[in-house]
Amino acid sequence: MILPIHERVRARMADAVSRLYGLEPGDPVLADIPVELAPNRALGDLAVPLAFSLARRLRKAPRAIAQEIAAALGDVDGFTRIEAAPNGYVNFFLDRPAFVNQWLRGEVSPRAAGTGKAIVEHTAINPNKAAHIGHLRNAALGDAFGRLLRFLGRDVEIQNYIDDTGVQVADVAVGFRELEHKSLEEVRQIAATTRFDYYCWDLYARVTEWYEADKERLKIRTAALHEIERGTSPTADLAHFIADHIVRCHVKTMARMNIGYDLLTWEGDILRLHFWTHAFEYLKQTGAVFLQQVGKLKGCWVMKIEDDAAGEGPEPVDAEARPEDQKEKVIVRSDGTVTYVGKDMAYQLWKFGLLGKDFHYRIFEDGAKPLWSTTSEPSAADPNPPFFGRAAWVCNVIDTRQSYLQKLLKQALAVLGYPEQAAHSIHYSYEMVALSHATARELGYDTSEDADRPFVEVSGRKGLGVKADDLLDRLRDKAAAEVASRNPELPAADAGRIAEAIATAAVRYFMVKFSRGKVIVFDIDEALSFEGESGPYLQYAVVRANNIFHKLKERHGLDEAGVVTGIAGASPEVLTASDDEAHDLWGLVLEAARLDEVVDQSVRTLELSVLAKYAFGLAQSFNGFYHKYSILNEEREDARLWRAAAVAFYRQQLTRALALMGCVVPAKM
RNA sequence: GCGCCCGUAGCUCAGUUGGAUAGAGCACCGGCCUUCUAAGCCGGGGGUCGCAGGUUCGAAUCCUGCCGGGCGCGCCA
Repeated sequence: MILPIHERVRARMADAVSRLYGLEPGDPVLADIPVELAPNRALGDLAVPLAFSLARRLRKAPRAIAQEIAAALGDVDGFTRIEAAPNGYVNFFLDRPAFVNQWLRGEVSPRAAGTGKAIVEHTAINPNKAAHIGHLRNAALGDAFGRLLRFLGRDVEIQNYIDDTGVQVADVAVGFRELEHKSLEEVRQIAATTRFDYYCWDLYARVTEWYEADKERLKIRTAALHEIERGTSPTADLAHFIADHIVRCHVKTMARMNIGYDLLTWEGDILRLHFWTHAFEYLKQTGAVFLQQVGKLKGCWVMKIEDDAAGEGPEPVDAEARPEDQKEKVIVRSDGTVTYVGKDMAYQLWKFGLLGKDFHYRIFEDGAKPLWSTTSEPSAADPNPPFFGRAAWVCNVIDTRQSYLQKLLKQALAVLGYPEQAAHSIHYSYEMVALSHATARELGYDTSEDADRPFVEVSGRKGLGVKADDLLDRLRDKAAAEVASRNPELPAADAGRIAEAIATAAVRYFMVKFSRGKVIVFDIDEALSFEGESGPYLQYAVVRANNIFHKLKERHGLDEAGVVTGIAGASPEVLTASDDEAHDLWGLVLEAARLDEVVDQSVRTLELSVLAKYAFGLAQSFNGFYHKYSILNEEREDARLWRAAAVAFYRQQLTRALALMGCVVPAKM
């Protein structure tokens, strides 16, 4: 097997530079040698700006250094030419035919596998109403990130946390009881005969109004919450049913998006199995949490919050620091109940295998790959669950508003004596999804109170937002109409499946094409568009390539394997000449080869838009090529073979890139 | 007040270990379907990279200060 091309360049550069200038193996200059794509093919393929970082140290012009390096490198296997550019870059020209051959024969080795299991937690929707577009951003990011980690060879476990004992579920239970006077049996009937998640969406909005109309009613909420925590009452049973059924709705919605989980973790199980009690003892022993004796928080168990600058050097001593400046976070309230942060700490400890306790497990939904769920009692039906938890690395996908709490989580681990786990607790944060004014109005909401703001915030409480399934339905219907008009002979069932795949790709690409730190101002018309930089554009670019191979087989009896053997005997002139045709052909190959490097960068920076933009650029490269160079009608056989080889490689790579974003390529469009 | 994020074309955004000429989509204008699917392609106009300093061979990118906007800082979750 051959190392990816970037790795080969790095290794040879490090070797040459060490010999030339007597650098030690651990020298920082050699640590991570930057390898860029040269700006155009005339200058080269890969470019290394290493001479610049050496220039100061060696007190020598970059150009001279680059020339010395180029000379010292000599001939490098896989490259036809290495030269020093006048400005100081060392430019590498790849052996094009050899490169294409190696890739298509699968001789390029995958990246090195990471070590230890990674847990990615995402989705975590309150189980009291339908999923909305904000949740789709979370799930699309989390799912894709998990796929990227697996692509890099890591062992990955996907978890979805279910807050089944919180106020939100309690509110809907109260709604059924107080507003609708429904028994559990009647609620079951509603669930069996309606879109239950939609029904609860509206009911939840009504309950919120009902509370607001008379604040005294909030006492009912508190009482319901306590009943649910204790777990034995008609209201608790009702809440349990609601949460379970809504989660099943969410799982269905996410399945439409090609999103699945390995494990559902229920907050109720964390409570019933006394994870918190266990973690609490631990926190008390280490002194991380202590009982506040004085002041406003007297009677609460609190954790000291480090100031932001802390972590480096001694605590800054501020002579004027007053007691109220020292922040303390309440972990256990004076009435003895634990806060959200406390429960999260116990959960995080469990994820790392540090709690010393485990859940019991049952199968929540059987299938090709069963979906497991935590449970409080050993399950006789599902006696052999896989090993869950005990990860080396934990990634929590939660929006940026929870940054503060996620920081506390990290801090708690450090204070407990687990600095490594603290360092491996990653908060994958992202900005929220809001609605454009036009879309909010289209949905019939009064946006006057947001009139002076650039967008309208999604609010589950007010029932304000776009439901995930509504969006997917609209996209699917629109895609179905388009597919039907282009392929009138296609059976309706096939067209339906294709339309669903297009709808999914449209949403998923939309959710990852923006960088994490950007608020997505969701506009229904923009999201519904299938033109330009969109998921369907990418799918179409692969469908076209696939069609070429279908027809290549029909007309020339040539399949992909035939192309691979064909180029071995074909003249490489069409690829190696220094004309536009060769550069265009080679440009497509080189761009397609970047996928591994791009995935690596996406994971390093937690930035999936890098992958999205790359995939789009690759599709653009192909579309340009497609219009300029015919394959089926090319009369020169050598040219036909090399073009087909380039397209074979491209479609393989773009198909992979799409799969990483959870998008499948339809048979037709 | 403190912390985090954002500010790049008319609009929405890429540009992420500092690198070669700042890019894309939408919108607008002009071309391209008897041709491997026009969900496409080609061309055009459009930029004080918020402002001011600094660091250096080189800054949209790093540092400092300011301006404008968003979010967070609860005995809520």
